[in-house]
Amino acid sequence: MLKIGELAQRTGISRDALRFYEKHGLITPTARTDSGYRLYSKSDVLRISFILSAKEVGFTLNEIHQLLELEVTKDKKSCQDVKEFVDNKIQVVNQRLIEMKKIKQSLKTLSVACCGGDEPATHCTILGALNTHNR
Amino acid sequence: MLKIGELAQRTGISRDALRFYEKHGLITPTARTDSGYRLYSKSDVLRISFILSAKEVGFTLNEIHQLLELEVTKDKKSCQDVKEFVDNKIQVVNQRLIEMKKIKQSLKTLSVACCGGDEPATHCTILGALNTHNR
DNA sequence: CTTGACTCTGGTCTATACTCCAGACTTTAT
DNA sequence: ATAAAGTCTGGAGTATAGACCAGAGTCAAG
Repeated sequence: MLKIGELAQRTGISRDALRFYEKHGLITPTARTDSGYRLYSKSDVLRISFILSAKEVGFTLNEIHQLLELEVTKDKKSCQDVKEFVDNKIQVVNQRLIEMKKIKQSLKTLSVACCGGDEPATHCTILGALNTHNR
Repeated sequence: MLKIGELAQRTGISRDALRFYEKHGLITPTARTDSGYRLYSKSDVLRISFILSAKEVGFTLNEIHQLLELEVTKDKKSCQDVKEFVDNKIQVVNQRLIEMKKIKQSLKTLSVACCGGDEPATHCTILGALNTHNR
């Protein structure tokens, strides 16, 4: 079991942020010491790393909260609702993937073609590079 | 030339946001009417759509500002600096792409395998789905 | 058994990215 | 010609995601 400072170090996230996530229902320490110190287990570490991934991907803490809450217990919860929510998120992710690839391509054009080469000057701004690939 | 309301409609972004972007140097209307109304041209529309893409990808307005300012004029500006900045952004985008694909896969697992199938219940949370693919 | 490092709660403060007025002027439609 | 709709500037307000601080308790080492 890790204390909050140790977890902070392992995950690269501040103590304050961890407490902030807790306050907003994203994590709960597996246990507490008698004196009230938070104690985190391995699964808490996993949870944190999911949160970090999801943040990187552009989900808000609120959305991440919803994702973590999802539990398809098949029988009791309306599976259709969950599916709808998740499929919607997949759409969002797909859209972001597309945008991301476009911008990456533009950045590459900017990096490769404009430095030292004898490319026309029109490629040498982000917008120029972007346009080049849009046509 | 478009007035701000028309541009707002075409880009799906609010008037206020447009003025906000202007205040922060991300766009400048191509012209103004005698009475001071902003007038936007086609290239302004392109610029906006770049801003939207970049936002979607997770860049802050500040970073987007920097990207838009980039102009590799070869001779006069230190090309190396620009290249460094851009290559750094490419790294960031690549990392996000990886995270995004992981999460997408988890979401798909959740969507497909957990609804109606007879998958074991361990797949039926985001964390379960994620773990499945991490192993 | 004290000192320094760590943790607790609770509260204030900050940056980002807007949104929402207010009061005044302009344009458009009837 | 007038009303409705749109625009202007400037400023206040809001949501998100924390950072930072105070005062008090806790733990580990010498």
